[in-house]
Amino acid sequence: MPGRLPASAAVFRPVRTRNAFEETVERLLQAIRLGVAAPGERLPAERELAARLGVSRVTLREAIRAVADAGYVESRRGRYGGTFVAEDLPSLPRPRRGATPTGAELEDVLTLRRVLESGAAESAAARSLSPAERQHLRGRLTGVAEVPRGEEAEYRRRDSRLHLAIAEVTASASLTTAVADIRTKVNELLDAIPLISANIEHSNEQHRTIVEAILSGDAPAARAAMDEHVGGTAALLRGFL
Amino acid sequence: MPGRLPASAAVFRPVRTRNAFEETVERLLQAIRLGVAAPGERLPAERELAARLGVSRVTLREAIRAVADAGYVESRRGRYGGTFVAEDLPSLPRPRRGATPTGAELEDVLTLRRVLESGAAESAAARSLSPAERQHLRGRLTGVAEVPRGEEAEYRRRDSRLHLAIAEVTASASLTTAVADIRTKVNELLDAIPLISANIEHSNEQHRTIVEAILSGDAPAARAAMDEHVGGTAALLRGFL
DNA sequence: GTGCAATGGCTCAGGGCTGATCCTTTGGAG
DNA sequence: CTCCAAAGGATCAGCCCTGAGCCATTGCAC
Repeated sequence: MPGRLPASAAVFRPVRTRNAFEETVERLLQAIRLGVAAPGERLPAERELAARLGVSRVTLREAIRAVADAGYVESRRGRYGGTFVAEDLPSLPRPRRGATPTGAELEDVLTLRRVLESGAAESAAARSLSPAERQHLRGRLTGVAEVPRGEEAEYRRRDSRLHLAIAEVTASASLTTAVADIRTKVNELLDAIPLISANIEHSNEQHRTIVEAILSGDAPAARAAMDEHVGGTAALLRGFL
Repeated sequence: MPGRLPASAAVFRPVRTRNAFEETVERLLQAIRLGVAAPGERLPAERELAARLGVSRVTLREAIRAVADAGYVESRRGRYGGTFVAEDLPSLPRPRRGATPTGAELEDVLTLRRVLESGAAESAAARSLSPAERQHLRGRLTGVAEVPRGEEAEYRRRDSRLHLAIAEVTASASLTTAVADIRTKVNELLDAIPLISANIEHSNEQHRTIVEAILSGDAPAARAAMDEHVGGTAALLRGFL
């Protein structure tokens, strides 16, 4: 019978985890934390954003209000107005929501993360990229490398943005979505541990290797490089949690 | 600005695609089509299922009603009653909803599918499986192999169930969920093309290779075998669509 | 300077969904 | 035979959310 097996849990999982308001808040924060909306940038206009998110303008506005109250965005009225990401983002007002994740939860995230990100790197390398795509990748790579020391939050955003860019150049929208989601979860885990500058330099080295492999169309190398990269993060997280 | 880039589309994608009723119907059908709920089996009681799906009993009942009207399930009252999957399932009353998918949509699904399923096979092989898990895998493998000729729908369900079992033994709930979802999409594509018996035998061969690699803990071999397997399906689909 | 288009701010009727409660049916336990 | 627990069947008040509309503000184009 379809009792409590994992497959049953997967199919009969909740249809709606949060309500529309909460989901919308999460999305806005996700956009900011993944660097998809960078500090100072303008979000799409409310009417458009509401349509894209599939929620009513009322609900979106409530969510924006909440995110604005927390200091992440700021709204300006009038033509050429809009909702802008704050230049100085709040520094992790995350009060360790819930206890540290259980070992199983951690492994769950890390497993999916490895599958998705290594798969994305391989898939990206297997395609023949357009000049625009190649430039996009290179741009994100230098973007991460250029972050000055101490700017940990900015580093994390650009790091996320590079990983997202790799998923983007696979040309698979659903893979990109999946990577964005798992990346959000990984970031939440990373926020709980200190960021060591030696790790950053090592990461940048690995980023370069990964992007080079993708750009040269070497799929196995891209996978291997990404595997090593996410393996490092996994070891770090397992150590601290 | 966060304009129309893929990453932006991923983060600002709709929060709620369908309404609760439609989502619930989809889940019930997914359970049946993936073989998670086999013909003749009883679904969880309404009160429990509603809780698991995170919808009200009213909504769940409406969904069950719809699925029952379509001939997929049957409800019986009284103690030891319940909602049972029909012994004889309707044969694809799917009237080609929408035109055939565009090339990009097809590639999107196939890309994510390859990433997830090959990654799952590799992850499964990399773990040390418990006796119960090993038996589970073997059972699903023989289950597919035993389907008599002509029972195409049953074959597809058991095939799905095997692929799901591989995801299950990775012990990653979110990977299992992701595989279940992509498998549902793949099945929809497969329903549009004829099932050739030569392909079935070839598939069974590949299934055996995959499971053997997983059981012997050979992660690279498991990935390679799954890669080849999903590659075959991909070629088939590209040819027909 | 004036007009105006684009944007955020606000309100309200109504539909969808929930959560609670009670009813009805059924078949095994005693 | 009777009881009753477990399951489906049904109803209703009320909240969440939508969709539509209108208002207020702003700064460029002319």
